Amino acid sequence: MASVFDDLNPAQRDAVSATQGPVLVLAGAGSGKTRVLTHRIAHLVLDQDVPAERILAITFTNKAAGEMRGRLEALLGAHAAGMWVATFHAMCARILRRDGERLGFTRSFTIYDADDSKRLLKQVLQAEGLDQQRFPPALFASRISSAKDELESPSAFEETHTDPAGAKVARVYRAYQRALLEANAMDFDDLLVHTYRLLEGHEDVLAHYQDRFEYVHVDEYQDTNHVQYRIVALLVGAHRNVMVVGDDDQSIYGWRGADVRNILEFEEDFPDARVIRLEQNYRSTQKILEVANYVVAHNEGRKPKTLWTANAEGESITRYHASDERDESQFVVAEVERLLREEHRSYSDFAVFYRTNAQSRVVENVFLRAGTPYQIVGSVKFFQRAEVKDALAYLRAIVNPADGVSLARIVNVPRRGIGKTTMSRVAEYASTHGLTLYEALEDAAGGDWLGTGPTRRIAAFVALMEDFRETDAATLKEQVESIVAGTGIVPALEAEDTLEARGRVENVMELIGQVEEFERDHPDATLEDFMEWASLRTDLDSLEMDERAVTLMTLHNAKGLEYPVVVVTGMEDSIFPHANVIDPAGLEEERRLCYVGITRARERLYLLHAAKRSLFGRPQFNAPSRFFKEMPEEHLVSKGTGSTAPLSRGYSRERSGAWEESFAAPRDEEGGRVFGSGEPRVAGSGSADGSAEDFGPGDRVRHKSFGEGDVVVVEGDKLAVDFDEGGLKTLLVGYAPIEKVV
DNA sequence: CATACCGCATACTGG
DNA sequence: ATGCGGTATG
Repeated sequence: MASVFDDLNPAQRDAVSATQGPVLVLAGAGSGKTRVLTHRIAHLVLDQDVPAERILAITFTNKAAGEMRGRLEALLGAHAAGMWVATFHAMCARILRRDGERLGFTRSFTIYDADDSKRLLKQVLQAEGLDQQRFPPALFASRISSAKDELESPSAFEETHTDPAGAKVARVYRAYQRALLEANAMDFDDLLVHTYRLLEGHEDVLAHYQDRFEYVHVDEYQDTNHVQYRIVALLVGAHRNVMVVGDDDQSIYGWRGADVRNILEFEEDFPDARVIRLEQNYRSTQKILEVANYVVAHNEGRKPKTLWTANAEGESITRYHASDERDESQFVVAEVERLLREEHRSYSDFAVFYRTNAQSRVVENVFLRAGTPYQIVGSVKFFQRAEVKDALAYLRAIVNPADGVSLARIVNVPRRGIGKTTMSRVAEYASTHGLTLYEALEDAAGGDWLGTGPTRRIAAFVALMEDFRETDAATLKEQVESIVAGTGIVPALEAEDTLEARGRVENVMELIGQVEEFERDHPDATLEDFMEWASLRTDLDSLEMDERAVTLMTLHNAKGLEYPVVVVTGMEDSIFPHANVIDPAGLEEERRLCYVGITRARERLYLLHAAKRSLFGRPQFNAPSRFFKEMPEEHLVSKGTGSTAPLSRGYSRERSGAWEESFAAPRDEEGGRVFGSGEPRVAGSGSADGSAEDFGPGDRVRHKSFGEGDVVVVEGDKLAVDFDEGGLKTLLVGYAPIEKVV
């Protein structure tokens, strides 16, 4: 009979069987920690008859939660029902939905994302009479956020920060919290802080959850911050059945308040804790692992450990010296296409990592021109796109009338003649009369303190909102559909009649699709449930293995993932490690980030750096990352411009890279190049001139990787094609490998 | 009240 | 390089 202990190594087995009391699992990269967590939970349910609803598992991302839930369902079937597997934020939102009234919030409270909270903060700064030039909102936002991470209330902050600047922050912090409460809203940090306050201040609520969650698991423990730690401590206070899993070498969120000490000091907090080390890596080749180990060994504040593997030695790591960022990306494209041919890999085997989101643009352009399919994770998140946020803001304002940020956002979207002048008078009226923004609008609609034009338009808007609230739609999808239709967002976009506007219409439609999908997965869900889900969702969560695309993302987003081939770009001093974090602690965190990036690779690893890189439009010349010096040289093979010349000099020859010259590829007018990829390209291969005139709306086209689709719009050399599978894409005529289907 | 344009800060990492 | 916010203009 199959057992949860099958196929586990001794250390993993120890961890799975240690179900009572505090347990710290130090799990190196790729050492099977998810396996340990899921098998331990299965062990609790199957062998120790613990009801699933008594088990809590907290993960770092929704994606990780989904994966764990999937694996648990596979192990437990119907026995998995009722278990809480969630991120900290999702768990807290759920707890606050139930009992947030104790803190003065209704069940319909809104969750503000960074953008929303910054808008509110700006309102607060203005109300406090602080000039935004002299007092940048971002500074206040970050100070307030850190205070919340540390569970420092406005009053506590006031006491500890008596200097003029600190006092100013305290004042804004207090006003900001009051504004949030008045708006019946919480920012991301508040989800944690308010949950802590709720549990800490209400014995019955705490007892309920302590009793319910008899076994608590925390994944990625090295990335928990103080407030998260305190929530866990409260939850496990009674029974102390807690397993935390983490790796101090992968702590990369110190800037967000994550405290490595949580993991380093777990043994002090729980002196009777069992400590189990998982040091066998099942993911990477020996060479990749050794490079990673060498780098991270340069950190001082770490638990000494060495990850080992029984895997093959593997290929050497390729270090590529690019002349500039464009050359860097072109090398990636060429290597992707080469390995596709020579090693029969698929696009989804590849991941390209970078330190900052800003670096993705060049990579994207080069991939687009080469026709190499890619997907970007995390740049502009779907639910943060302006048009999607507009639609969501309607839903929020409908559900939560106190939500002034959402209301202000949509009152004139689409344009309905309620502009800045009118709204500032309404806001003024609201604050002098102690009303919410919506109440002031209602007042204005029936009053005479505004001109007849604005009054009439506001009355129409208020009537529209009331209409929305009285919907009798049978399903969530119908409800959202009718609201979106009522707003007139879509016709306004269609009237713009541009490529971009069409994309936006697509996104609004996609939002309705998301509602439908959500409703299918959660049949009894309310509009509030959907919005909560949407607020807590990130781009990473929807990351599917697209068989036909290379994945592009930041190093931070890469945590927890793995790919057969990994490319780390921008390995230059001041980019990675980043210039803003060169103090010793910051440097150690950058080194851990480097470690995380390297250990994502299963078989092949590329480390790239460019001699010249443009920042803010100005060229910068950065030395190769200092992390190269910390790697075992015998595992690295150098290619590119700098590999034949000393690195410190001689970068004037921008175009003389050996690799570049091996490609006798044609060039376009702007100096970009078109690369051969084995199969002949239909367009852009030099012979086919591929001008935009060859295509028109309605044409049927075939793309090398996207398959067939219909041309929607032609605009200059850009082509919008609606592919049968994969949806709308923008392609560059002359570069994208497309041909007309007759 | 909407649109056009100009100047300026911005771009480190995220639930 | 680009997007946002402020201001001039219609």
